[in-house]
Amino acid sequence: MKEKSDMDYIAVLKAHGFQVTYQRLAIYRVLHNSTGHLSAEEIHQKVITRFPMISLGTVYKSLEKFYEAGLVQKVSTMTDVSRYETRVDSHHHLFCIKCQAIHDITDPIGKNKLLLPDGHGFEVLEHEVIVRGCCPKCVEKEANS
Amino acid sequence: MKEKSDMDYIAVLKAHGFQVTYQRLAIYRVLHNSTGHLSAEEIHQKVITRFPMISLGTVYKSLEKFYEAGLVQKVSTMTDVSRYETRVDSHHHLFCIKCQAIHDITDPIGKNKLLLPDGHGFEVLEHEVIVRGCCPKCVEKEANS
DNA sequence: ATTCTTGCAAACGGTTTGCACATAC
DNA sequence: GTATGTGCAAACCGTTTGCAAGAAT
Repeated sequence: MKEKSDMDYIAVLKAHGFQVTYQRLAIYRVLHNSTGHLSAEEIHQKVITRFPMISLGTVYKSLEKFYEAGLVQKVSTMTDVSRYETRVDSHHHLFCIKCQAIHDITDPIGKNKLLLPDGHGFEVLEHEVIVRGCCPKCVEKEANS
Repeated sequence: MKEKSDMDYIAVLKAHGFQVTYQRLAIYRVLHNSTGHLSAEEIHQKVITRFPMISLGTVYKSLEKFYEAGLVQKVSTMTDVSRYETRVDSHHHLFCIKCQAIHDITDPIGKNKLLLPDGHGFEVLEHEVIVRGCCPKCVEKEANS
């Protein structure tokens, strides 16, 4: 993934109606340059290596704003804290119950069509398939022990 | 649903290797006689109407034990607290983002077969489809406003 | 100039933990 | 008698909130 310039990030933030601050720029940059799923704490750790004065509170506030605006996706692990990623297209997640890793499922699940039984009267806005199990690494570790 | 006797609950608890206490009996009874998805707090509220001396801490400890033993299912809503239900067969959930109601999806989704793309090397233990949207009541309310 | 954002720290709330006492087996 | 469970309260920890100072527009 080619690293974008600040100009690009500024454009994105402005396009979403945000006031542009260097804090948000830094947070969004970190998030955008990470392929993984970062917690607020982790994002803060990465951000302060370049801007030591940014507070954790600001990270939380920014993430919540980004999330509301649909700029980032928020993933719940149930056993862990909220994690964020910049992918906002519909996709699903694999949780490793051993190492807690989260993997995206990029490819469609069941043609990526949710086949909801009729008669619920439920207006579906979004759906997420959460798969719990063991990632390849942990399966291998298990085998060697 | 016909209410079971304490005898039945005792048998279940023993079958799962639990020491039988009136606290656990009360907690499991409440859980089993509720069709909905109750939080620890709600369970405690119901339990103390009959046994005022049972503490919230005990409810948490018992629920966690039940969960570990596979006696109850734990459901994460991401925006809310953990909720529990006695259904432990594989099924999915509809979350209403308006009234926070949780509905079970009893009928199969896509034949209840998870069609995972190959090549992940991920050993699937369980999966859950979380659907967020509006329940029929809230859709109707929306229409009348 | 005004509105929005930051930093700081305190508060919050669900959950967990430690420990002395009580109960199940 | 021994292991396990309970009650209580404090601790925990991720997250939110209030507010005064600062920055963006």
